[in-house]
Amino acid sequence: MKRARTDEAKEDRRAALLKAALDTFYEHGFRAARMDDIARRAGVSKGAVYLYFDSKDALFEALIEDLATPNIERAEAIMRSAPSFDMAVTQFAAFAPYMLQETDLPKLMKILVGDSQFFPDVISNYRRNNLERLIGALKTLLTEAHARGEIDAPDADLTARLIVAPMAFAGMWQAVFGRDPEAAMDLPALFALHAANIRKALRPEAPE
Amino acid sequence: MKRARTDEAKEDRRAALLKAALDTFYEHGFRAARMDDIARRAGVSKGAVYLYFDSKDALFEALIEDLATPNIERAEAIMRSAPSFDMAVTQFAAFAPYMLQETDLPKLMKILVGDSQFFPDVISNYRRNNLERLIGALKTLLTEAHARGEIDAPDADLTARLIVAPMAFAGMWQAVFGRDPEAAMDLPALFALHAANIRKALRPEAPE
Amino acid sequence: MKRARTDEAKEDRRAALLKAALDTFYEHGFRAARMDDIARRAGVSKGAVYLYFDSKDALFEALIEDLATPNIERAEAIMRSAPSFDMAVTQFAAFAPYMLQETDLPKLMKILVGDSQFFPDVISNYRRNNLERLIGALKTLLTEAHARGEIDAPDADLTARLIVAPMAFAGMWQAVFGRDPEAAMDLPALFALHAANIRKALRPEAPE
Amino acid sequence: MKRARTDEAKEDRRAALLKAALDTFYEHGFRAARMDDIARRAGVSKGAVYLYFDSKDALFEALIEDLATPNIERAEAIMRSAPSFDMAVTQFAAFAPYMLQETDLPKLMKILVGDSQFFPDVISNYRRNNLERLIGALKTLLTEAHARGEIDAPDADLTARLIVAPMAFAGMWQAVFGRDPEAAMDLPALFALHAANIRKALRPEAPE
DNA sequence: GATGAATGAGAATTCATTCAT
DNA sequence: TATGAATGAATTCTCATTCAT
Repeated sequence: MKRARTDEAKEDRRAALLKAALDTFYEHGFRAARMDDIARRAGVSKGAVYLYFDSKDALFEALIEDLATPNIERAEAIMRSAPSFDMAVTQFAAFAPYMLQETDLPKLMKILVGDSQFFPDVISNYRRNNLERLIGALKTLLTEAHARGEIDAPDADLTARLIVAPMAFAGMWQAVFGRDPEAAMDLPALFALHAANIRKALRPEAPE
Repeated sequence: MKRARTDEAKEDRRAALLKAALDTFYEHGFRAARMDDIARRAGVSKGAVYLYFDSKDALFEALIEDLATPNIERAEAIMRSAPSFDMAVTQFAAFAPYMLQETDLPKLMKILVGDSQFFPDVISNYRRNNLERLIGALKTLLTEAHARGEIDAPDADLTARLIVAPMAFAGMWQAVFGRDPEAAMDLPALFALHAANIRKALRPEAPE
Repeated sequence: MKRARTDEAKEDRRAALLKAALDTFYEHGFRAARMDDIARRAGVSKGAVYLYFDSKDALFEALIEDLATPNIERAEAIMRSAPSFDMAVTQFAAFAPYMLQETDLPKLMKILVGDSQFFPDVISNYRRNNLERLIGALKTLLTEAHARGEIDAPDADLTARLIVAPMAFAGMWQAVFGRDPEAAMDLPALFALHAANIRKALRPEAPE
Repeated sequence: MKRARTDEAKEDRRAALLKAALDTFYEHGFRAARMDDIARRAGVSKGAVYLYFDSKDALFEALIEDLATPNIERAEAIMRSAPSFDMAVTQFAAFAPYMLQETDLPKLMKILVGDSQFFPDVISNYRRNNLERLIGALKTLLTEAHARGEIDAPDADLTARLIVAPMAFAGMWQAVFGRDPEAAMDLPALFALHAANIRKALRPEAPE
């Protein structure tokens, strides 16, 4: 393999290793994943992996770290920029299928669930810095819309979780059954229906 | 260890091994789980496990087989026996927290997700014989209620999945973050709200 | 299994175990042979084997002990009773195929060769008490015939071994390739030819 | 252990492993031989063996493969190059003790006999490609000499086997009793006598 | 920096032997 | 006596990690 002398080349190789690790962990699980496979998939020798990561554990931790941040920031931006609750819900319904089908999110979800036991701290951080932050942003949105009388959602926390739930459901479904064409789901339709349901369920009752 | 000479004593031991396997697979994942630990947890020697199961794989498969059936039958019974759609939703909202907190369902879910790659057939069967069957039963309920004009749910399949989604969400959450008290969720409240949302979202629009 | 209360019943069971052991050791070798298989083949429970033999080793030793003696005595009798060297050779040529085809001798040979390393004493005894005794008897026969001028065999020891060699050859062949019909040999013809060769080779040269 | 980086160094290590395997299988038999012992005897670690051979079985098969070919070719060359039947027999008588005392042939013979049950195909191939080929070469020699009137050997096949028999006998004797000095045989004398016997036995009878 | 050969701890599985019934 | 469930030592093979080249 050519030597990665420049910083940029090093960064590329690091990224290739993380992508290879993601796919390998997804396909085999953390324990069954072989460093050798990850190395080969990244087009690098076994020994070279250790030039970039101290250990298999460190590789896993770096992987989660790396994948976590971008998504959450995008989601927060959507919620902050939406002019109304309805618009936010609409955008969420459009964004969710994309996330589940075009990004590595389902793979990440499966890895987090399947291998969480090895890295309690990583998992705990992920929950706090990503899931709770996402739910928190949703809660803010709900609370403000409720205050404006736009929706009727007295319990913002639980409501936020119910809004998010289909993403968890569809993501896991994708991750676990995704290879089986028989199990395919129409995600855009699912989330469009979900958005409609949410809007209707949160619609303030017209006063008599 | 005392010897299990009667069929009943053998059945008890088999059950103890399955319970030990469930807990060990849940805590460590299939690959990292040591047969020795499973044996010790069930109070028998390493070798004894092999008197009851041919291999670690066979133990896993027996475990899924064993845990799968009872739940689904209970759920189907609930749906069939409910006099109205509203009642069914109410019962579901009461049943879900129990399932998630008092049974091994979340552990099973985590194992299925985390170790699905090792047993594609087992996972595929589980989807067909359990998840799709549960969704199917819900669809029937929805279709009939829709026909009666009780609800407005033109797409029964996706609606069923949206009804089920919070169970997947809460189950995985429980399984992955359950040990962390900070992450606790009020499941009865969550499902009560979910039931209310569902009822409102599916309520037929009053004709003009 | 019925209990073997009488001495005769015990002896029968012991013999059944030895026969089962012979076949199992022959088929799998000492190390790979499972006590369970031997027991089952003898129609006895695993534990019962230990009522008759202290250990797998003891079973092996008893087996060799048991099978050794009868054959050698028969062979010695033949040689002692033959009126002439020619007759002895003729009888040997007739006896050898029978031994190789109708008795367990080839199985015994294979076991001795294949598992000799585990029991150096057993093997050493077998050589002394059986092989060397057989060769010794042949030597006596040769020496006496030579003294009578019936044959010309100055080196009785080596001659005896050369006479015996085809039995070793055919026995091992049988034991190793016997299952393969393609490898079959016409043993009666082989030994008839051997006898003829021996007679001709040992015929005293006519003095000029 | 120093690392074998060149192809040559790797070939050397492979050969060292095969030699270690031969000795270990000879001493303990296939089943009782420990991979660890083979590795240690070759001066490498347990894991290193698996860099050269996929499994214990593969190591065994490679061993037989490796040892089979050279001997047979040498023997065939001898028979083809001999100017007369008598010369061929003389050379055979000189060659046999060397093969039995200076090469690994007896060890190979013991392994083939003792562990034949594990590898029926290997054993079957060995018979066809080595033993039958050797016997075939001898048959050709006998048939041609018979046709020339040099010898009287109407049944070339059986005669060939009788010529070869003492090698089998002495080889097994060597392999099984070789460690015991008390059991030593004078192989050069044995084969010299055998050659003399063969020549005399096959000498055409003078016409009346 | 990069490689891949070597290491050795670790885990599944087998089976002789024991012993409660 | 007879059984067969239970034990645990032993053995094969894997793979993260190291380090000579």
